[in-house]
Amino acid sequence: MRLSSCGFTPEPDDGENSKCLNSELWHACAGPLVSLPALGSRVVYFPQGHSEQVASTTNKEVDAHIPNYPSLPAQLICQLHNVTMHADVDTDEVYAQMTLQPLSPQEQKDLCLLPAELGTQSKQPTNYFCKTLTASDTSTHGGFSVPRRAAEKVFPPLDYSQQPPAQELIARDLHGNEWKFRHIFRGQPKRHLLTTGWSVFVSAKRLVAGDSVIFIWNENNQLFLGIRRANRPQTIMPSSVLSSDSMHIGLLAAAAHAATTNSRFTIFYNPRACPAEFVIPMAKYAKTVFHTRVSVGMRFRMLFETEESSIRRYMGTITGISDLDPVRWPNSHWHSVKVGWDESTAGERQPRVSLWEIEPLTTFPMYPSPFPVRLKRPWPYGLSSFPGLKDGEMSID
Amino acid sequence: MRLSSCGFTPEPDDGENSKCLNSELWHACAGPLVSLPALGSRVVYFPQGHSEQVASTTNKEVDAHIPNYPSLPAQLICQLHNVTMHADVDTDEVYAQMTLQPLSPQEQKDLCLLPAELGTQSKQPTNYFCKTLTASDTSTHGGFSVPRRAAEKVFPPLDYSQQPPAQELIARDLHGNEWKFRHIFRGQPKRHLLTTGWSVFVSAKRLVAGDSVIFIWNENNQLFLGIRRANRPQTIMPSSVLSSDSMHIGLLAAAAHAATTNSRFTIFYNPRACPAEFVIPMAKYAKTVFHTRVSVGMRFRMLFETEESSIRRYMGTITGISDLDPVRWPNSHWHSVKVGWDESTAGERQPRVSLWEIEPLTTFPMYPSPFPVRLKRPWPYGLSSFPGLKDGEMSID
DNA sequence: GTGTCGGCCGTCTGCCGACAA
DNA sequence: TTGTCGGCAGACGGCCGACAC
Repeated sequence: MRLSSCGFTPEPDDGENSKCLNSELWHACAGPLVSLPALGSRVVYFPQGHSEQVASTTNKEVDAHIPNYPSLPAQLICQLHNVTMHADVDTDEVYAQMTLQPLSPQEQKDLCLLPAELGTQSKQPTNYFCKTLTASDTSTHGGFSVPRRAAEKVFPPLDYSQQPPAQELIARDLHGNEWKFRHIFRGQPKRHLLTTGWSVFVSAKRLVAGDSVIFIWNENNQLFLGIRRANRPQTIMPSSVLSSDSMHIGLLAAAAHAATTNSRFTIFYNPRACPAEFVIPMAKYAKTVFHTRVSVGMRFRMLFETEESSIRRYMGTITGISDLDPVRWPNSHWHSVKVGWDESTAGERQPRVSLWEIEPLTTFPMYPSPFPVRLKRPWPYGLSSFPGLKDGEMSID
Repeated sequence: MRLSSCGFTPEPDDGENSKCLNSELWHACAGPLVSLPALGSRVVYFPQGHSEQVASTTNKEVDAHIPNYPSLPAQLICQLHNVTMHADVDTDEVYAQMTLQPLSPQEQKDLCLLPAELGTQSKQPTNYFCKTLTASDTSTHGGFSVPRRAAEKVFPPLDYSQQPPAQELIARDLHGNEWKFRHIFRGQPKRHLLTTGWSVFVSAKRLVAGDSVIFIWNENNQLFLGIRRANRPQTIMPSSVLSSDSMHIGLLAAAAHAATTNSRFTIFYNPRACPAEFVIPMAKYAKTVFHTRVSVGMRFRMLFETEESSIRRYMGTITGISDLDPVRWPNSHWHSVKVGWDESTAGERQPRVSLWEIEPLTTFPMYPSPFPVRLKRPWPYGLSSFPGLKDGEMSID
């Protein structure tokens, strides 16, 4: 299994994997809700969330007999030294690598002097389409039926004076590989089809009905294509290398060691496999945790990705605020909000969310201030308590 | 990626992976030099060797900034509570899972009262053959040419009164899947061929010229087949899940935690990817480390696997005895012997070996005794020194 | 003894418009 | 507008002995 990678800051230690992959395409494959924190910015890292990612990819719960790491707080303020986008060469699965460095106590105090950093940088491309493959699309019997609006928006215009109108398309995938397709406009009624070259792509990527393909037409008139596989049943890899217990211990011990020595550590973030982002821009975290008051009974809405790769909002009500794991991770804001969902299909949505994931419908700014995102006092070392909130307000249940 | 597994002791926590895979086939795929320690026996676990396995599978050296684990000795005496054989469902790569429990100080003292345990149990099967696939074997143009002696030894006899003689073979792979082949004896000159069914197998397992197939005919008249892929270039998986640094830290921290609490931990051993076995039967370790005197200049021989999956011996001379990593792993017997090899192709063989891997051509038993494998004195706690050897003898270089 | 090839079918791939949802 | 199908032509899969090393 080799990797394609791209650094916002290509570093010499990237080794042979220094090909730069397309950021727009990566984000299109990652989904509309995924954004990476800005390079050099301050972020909050949640070991709990990281642990959940490993649990979901190894398909194994965290065992109780994993040692405690008292030196590792539930949230770790870090500087983001490096962010690189990657794709698994075998599966084309997208993921990001981040190098984090926990802030020293002095740096944490200096935080209040810094301007607010709002993370999101590269977003979903404009000229793109995403189609879920049908049985006919993936059958060896024929080609790929291109939705009309999609073809007209993202493919170069055809010469309709030809009979039939046709052209050759060349698209690059995440690894920079070129794929050639015959694009033809034919049939009765007329429709756009990809014929020659399509089946090679389908078999090479091992696509099946239900998977999706993404085509992007960027400003430089380049065509890109990516894939998103259906259902994440279990990609899994307990993998014959390391037990899932050791993996859990590994991520915790690595973060704990980095926290005590203020040294860098490296993590992987897999947006398609991960239940929730666990590296949050500092500004986003501070804004919701310190400047938004929530209480039981409050209504909120939250964004979700649809099967068609667009966004929709679900409504819910806050039913409690408490630690998810009071023993191992006391005073953590990770998934500290218990919620109920409005719709009957709500059983599929998680019963706990984090403050920065939701959008309360009524908010009471705690500090009436013209700089709502800026912190008003030095950051407390160790984050064992939170300014402006009494303990009682944090443990409602 | 799902897994097939087999426990010598099927445990309830095996979950859904309780299919039992064939031990003979596993060993045939693992190679003639691989043996697993006996269930329930005492073994010596080497974190260094485990670390090297992770390094070779992630294709990344151990970084210097990994924390030290003072509570983790270079060798850890454990009881082997569970050994299960597995195969990766995607690649058919074989590996073993072991559950180890470090011995308490008291148990280590009691070691001298126990009878010697010599590990090796299941060995290479007798009726089997292994053939490296040719271009013709893997081409879509034809079938599989079976070497004559191999066909006569491991396939059921054909009815040579038929014209041509032919039969249907059914063989099971490591996962228990059945594969059917038409076995026919035809051509001029006559030869054994597998025709119908062969190409399905080749494409399903993604075999290419240079890979090997193994057929086994066991005592119960069952046919099994396995595969061994060519060159291990880099299977690799830094893998979008956990950084290789975290993996290294994970295995060390897991072992350190188990050592301090005398609790169980789980490791994976991948014989095809691993440079050297890192879980050694206690008796084998004690025999070579405490009852064999080696010195610089001594001649020895060592077993290697050939490309045809048989064994050959290479000769060499001991050129030094010293710690491989005196800072991180002082007083370790792991790869403590520096050697030179006789043959000119010796550049490919490792410059360091462990005592239990080699066979000195002249040995001086340290304690003339009718029980050469049994320890003569209580085991020193922590293994920071070794009975009968002065420090000077351990640091020759 | 066995790796590769030319010859020869037969099946399946893959392009087409028809048709219906 | 687009998913699936029947029809059809050509490519490739796959079984055979010939031949050479």
